[in-house]
Amino acid sequence: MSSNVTLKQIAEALGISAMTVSRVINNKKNVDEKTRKKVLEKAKSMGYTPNYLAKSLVSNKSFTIGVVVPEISHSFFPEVIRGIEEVAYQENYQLILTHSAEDAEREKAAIETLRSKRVDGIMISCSQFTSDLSYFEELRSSGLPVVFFDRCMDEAGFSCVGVDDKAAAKKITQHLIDHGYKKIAHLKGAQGLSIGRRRLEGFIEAMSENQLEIADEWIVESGLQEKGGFEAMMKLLDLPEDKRPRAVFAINDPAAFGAIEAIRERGLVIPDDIAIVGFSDDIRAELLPVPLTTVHQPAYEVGKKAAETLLSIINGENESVENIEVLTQMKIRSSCGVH
Amino acid sequence: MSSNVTLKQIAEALGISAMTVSRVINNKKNVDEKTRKKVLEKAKSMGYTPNYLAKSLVSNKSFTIGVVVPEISHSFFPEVIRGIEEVAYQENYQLILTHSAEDAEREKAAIETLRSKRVDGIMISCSQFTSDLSYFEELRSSGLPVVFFDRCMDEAGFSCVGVDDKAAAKKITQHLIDHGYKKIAHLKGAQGLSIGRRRLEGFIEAMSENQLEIADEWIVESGLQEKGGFEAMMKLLDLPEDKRPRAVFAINDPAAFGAIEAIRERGLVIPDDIAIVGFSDDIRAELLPVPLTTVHQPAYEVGKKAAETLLSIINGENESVENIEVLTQMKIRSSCGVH
DNA sequence: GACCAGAATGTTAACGTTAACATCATTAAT
DNA sequence: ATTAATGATGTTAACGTTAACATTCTGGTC
Repeated sequence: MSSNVTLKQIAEALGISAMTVSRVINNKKNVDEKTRKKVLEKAKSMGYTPNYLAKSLVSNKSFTIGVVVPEISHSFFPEVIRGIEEVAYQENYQLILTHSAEDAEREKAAIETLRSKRVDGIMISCSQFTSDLSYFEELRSSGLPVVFFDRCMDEAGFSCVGVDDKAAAKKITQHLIDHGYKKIAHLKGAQGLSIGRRRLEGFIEAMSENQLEIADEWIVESGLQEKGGFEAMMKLLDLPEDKRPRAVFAINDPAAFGAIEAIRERGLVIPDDIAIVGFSDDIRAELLPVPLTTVHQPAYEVGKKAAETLLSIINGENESVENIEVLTQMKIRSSCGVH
Repeated sequence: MSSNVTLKQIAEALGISAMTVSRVINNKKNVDEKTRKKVLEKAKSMGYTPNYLAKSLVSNKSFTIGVVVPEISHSFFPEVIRGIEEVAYQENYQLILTHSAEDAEREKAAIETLRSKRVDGIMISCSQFTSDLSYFEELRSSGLPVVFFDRCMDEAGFSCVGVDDKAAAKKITQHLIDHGYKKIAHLKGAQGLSIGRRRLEGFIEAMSENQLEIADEWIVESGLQEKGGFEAMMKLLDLPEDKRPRAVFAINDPAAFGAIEAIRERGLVIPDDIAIVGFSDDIRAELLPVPLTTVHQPAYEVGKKAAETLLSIINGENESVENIEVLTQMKIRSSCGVH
């Protein structure tokens, strides 16, 4: 119940001024050794804890950064957060973690709250349904440092830290092509999102460079979760025999998992009947009965890089709006066919 | 670059007092409709965002709660955090997430920082090496609401939200016994931690109730990670043939994964040569070549319950120190032998 | 038109801290 | 002893907000 001890209380207890106590607590010089000792003892015995709220109010600096993620459950975001936390910790920043649950409104509200709490900067990974650009323009005009990570709004004018989505998508599509597949489908993500757009672009580029046809019905929106993957795959499986793709590139692993479930339900075999590849290298990918060929995203690195980028903006060392890509790595397993 | 607009600036721009603006922003009554409208418009056009730091300083209430976790990577903690976040969100609290990385000193530092940032309460899951009780006693005397979750310090005098560790450990050990195993080993966790102690207790209780011998060398400390599990299992496998256990109960799934690796390296077969069970139902458990029998921990529920408990203390609705157990569920798969 | 209730608005001080400046004490140099 | 320089400490105001109290305005009543 000792409530909260203040500098002034310590000062009074010792018959000195609050300023002197402040100097001791902050290790400033020009304080007599005896006084310093006395103050430190008293502070300890009274259980003093400095009030950063007051400090922040004066200094206009909170040493807090806000993080907005669309989901927490899957392995990717926790790893990113670990990366962010590591960098923040090194620089004495704390993280306010908020979760939009893939809801654009909740995301907006989260950002507003973070601003009110006077975070020194915000890191955002957008929900699947984020589309209101004007809001981000307003945010930008506030001058608050912001970086996007993984799921970016390209036109918002903030730096974005992600992976080489397009290149990787192209490469893994090419891998399927190299296996001899010609009829290849893509389970795509929302096109408002950088990852949705870029992975589709990579897919298309690989296909056209190989003069392969992309039937309209082979590009199906699945979203980023299992359920969507399942439903999208079902649509593909419902196509007439000769229109059905022989291989599928899913926007990410969860969507691939859903698709795999659909394929299994139809009694088809991977990769013999249909080959499939994913993206993200979910922790489960290699443990599947037919291990999933996918693209490994160095999530921890993305988190670190994004945090470093934000901190450099906060510290005024960096003004430019950049697009930073951490390099991925293909994980060739068995779901794509023999190799 | 609009920096941060204040109430006073809005007031000046309109030629009225800051107080009136404050009243409008906070939806207090006794404000003329015209004034209200004028103020809201101006606030919008100037890009006003309330400063919660200042608010918190006055009200001594930050609507922020601190969370300290020992790790972020594995599936358990992200789920717990999701549960915490959900409850916090409903009640308009934000989360400051800190990560001790299984380091007792870093944990202490994190708690101090959270106190400085004047969080309204703290939720802690201890590192494996936390042992300094006196620190927690000091913390308790500060009067700040605290609850432990999952990994608790029983003697610290704070409420603890976890699972029915002892009962579940006993049950899963009994399951091995029911399979006819008599020589059963336990890979244990740090005994400073509630989960380490309770799971060991459950194991011992099941064994003694069945009049089974527990050889000293069958209880090996593995810690909570794969590496420790691997090394501990190696020790067991190095025992002379007749002393070697036929079944193993690992403190948690990661430790079990490490142990499985050790067993595999020795060319032994699960469950034929050695049966193994874990605890926590890691996302990978059911995907292993021999799916792991384990105890499912409702992590999301633990997070929710812990957050609810903390908030009830913060709101002064609850004074008592409780030990809350969320019920687990056994997941019988194949690693424990036929069933 | 005097008076009053209630609504609308304003003023002051406080939350805990520290930058900037002011004062007082001590020591060293002349 | 006088002065200057430096070290130790104190005072004031400010950060943005709001509770508590103070003042002014409005319309209605007699």
